Amino acid sequence: MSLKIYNTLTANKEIFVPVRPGKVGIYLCGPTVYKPSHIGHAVGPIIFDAVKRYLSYKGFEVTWVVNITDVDDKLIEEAAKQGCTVPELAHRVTENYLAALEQLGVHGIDHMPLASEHIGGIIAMCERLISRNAAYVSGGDVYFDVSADADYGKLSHRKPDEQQSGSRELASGQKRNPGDFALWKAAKPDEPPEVQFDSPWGKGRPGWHIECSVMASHYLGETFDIHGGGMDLIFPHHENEIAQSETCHGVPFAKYWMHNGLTRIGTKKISKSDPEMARRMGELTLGNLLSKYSAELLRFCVLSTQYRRPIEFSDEDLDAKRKGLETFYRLFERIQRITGQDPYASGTDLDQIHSSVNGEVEQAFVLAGLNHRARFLEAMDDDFNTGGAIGVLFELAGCINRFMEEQRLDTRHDARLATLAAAAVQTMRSIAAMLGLFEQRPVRPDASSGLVNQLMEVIIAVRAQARSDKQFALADLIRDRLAALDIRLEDRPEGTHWRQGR
RNA sequence: GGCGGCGUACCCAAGUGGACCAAGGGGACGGAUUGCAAAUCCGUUAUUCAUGGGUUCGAAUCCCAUCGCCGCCUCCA
Repeated sequence: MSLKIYNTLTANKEIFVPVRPGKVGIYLCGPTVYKPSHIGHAVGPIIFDAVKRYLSYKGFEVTWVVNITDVDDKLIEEAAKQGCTVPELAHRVTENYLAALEQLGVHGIDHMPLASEHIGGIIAMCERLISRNAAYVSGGDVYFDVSADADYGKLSHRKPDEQQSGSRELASGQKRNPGDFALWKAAKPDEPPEVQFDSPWGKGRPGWHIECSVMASHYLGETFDIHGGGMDLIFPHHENEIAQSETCHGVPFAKYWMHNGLTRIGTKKISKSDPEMARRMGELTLGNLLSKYSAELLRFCVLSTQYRRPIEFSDEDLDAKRKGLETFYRLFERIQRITGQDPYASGTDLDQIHSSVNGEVEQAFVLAGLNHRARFLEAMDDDFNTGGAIGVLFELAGCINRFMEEQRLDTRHDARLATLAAAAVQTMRSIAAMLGLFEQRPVRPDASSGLVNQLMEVIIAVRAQARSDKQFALADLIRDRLAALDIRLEDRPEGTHWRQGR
């Protein structure tokens, strides 16, 4: 099986062949850090984190770069509003963003460069483009001349002269053509000094697109493998990156362009300025969501859908997904009860146990487990179909539960069969790890104190007495009253367990 | 106006020409289990994939048209 990736450039699924054998370079457009990040800013990193994990699993050596744009009109505006410097604002927002990514299990980013740290490279690129007659200086600004790039528009499949010029016309006083875009912007007198950089054209700062071109080639080379971002970046941002990079270096820029679907509210994308949308966006802030839902649930939600499709993060949806996730947590708890071993610690998996298993039922079980893994990998090979892959995970869970049910492992002690079930769980965890799921025991939002534990022991003991005395009305009353406190009791053969939440 | 995408059950969602079945999750309803529950397992819940044509031995999947929704062309992950 070979990996296929949908490439926006060709509008087709293509077999993935890296530029350099064995190595993969990935560049993902990160946020402009001027206000708290929303869930949409985490979607790309979560998806590409899974992409990197999968490529690593397939044996590639992956380098993944996510940029932070920390010099920009919006930052200047927002910093002025807050009465702080641009770097202070950028730093604060970036720190929050990084903390959220950390929580979300996005650990694979190798480099996170700041635009402000690559001013030298940006200026050099501008100069080179000017020397190639692809850019021109105009009143302290530097513009890229779109007419210098014969295949401009190849990513978004559009022709510049057929587009509505719109408000772009207004800001084009210095431009030769409305489609031209700024590589360098001259400083305005009222702008703070920390965003005024020296350049051959006077004080100023980079335009929007060039920092990505510079940083991508700096870390990954002039030609690299995968460039990603939200669908809304296809035009003009990525189109312009291609134009300036390929004109500057004379070689292809990124080989594969992957664009993720956008987060929506209802049927609308989240980034409109009407008040209702703004209010809902506030709810979808990363900080806010992480305070309401577990990071693993958010990650699970993102990956439950194929990355090119739009996603909505409604409470109803998150709730339904959370119930699904519980299936896995319960399976792990059950394995722990049966084997006494921590399923989150590494242990023997089906591969290791495979050859030593005998017995028809046992062998069938091992084979079924390995078959699920094969189907999981097949889904991932098909343009990182994480939604399909998660479906396979659910089926595997059902398969393992069925085995334990049929073998009555909850009540019957059979170390050999229990080990088998535990091995299947290990195999499940090893593939789920490609999605960054089930790496550690879920943290219950309201962890119980020692006193609560002790009180629960007392209550359960009292109820157990009532049950053995057949005072079921009393036993049920206790259970109902606890349920009202969001505490669930589960009477199992070996005793009563309790849990908070569902 | 130009370019692009989407429409699969009550909800979310995979599948994008075939060789057994349109995955899976949530919900609902039955059954096993349980003192009753919870959890788990089993079964039911789309002869059908927005609609109408067409291509094909064969289509949810390709083509055309229609309807509906959305994105980009201006800052946006």
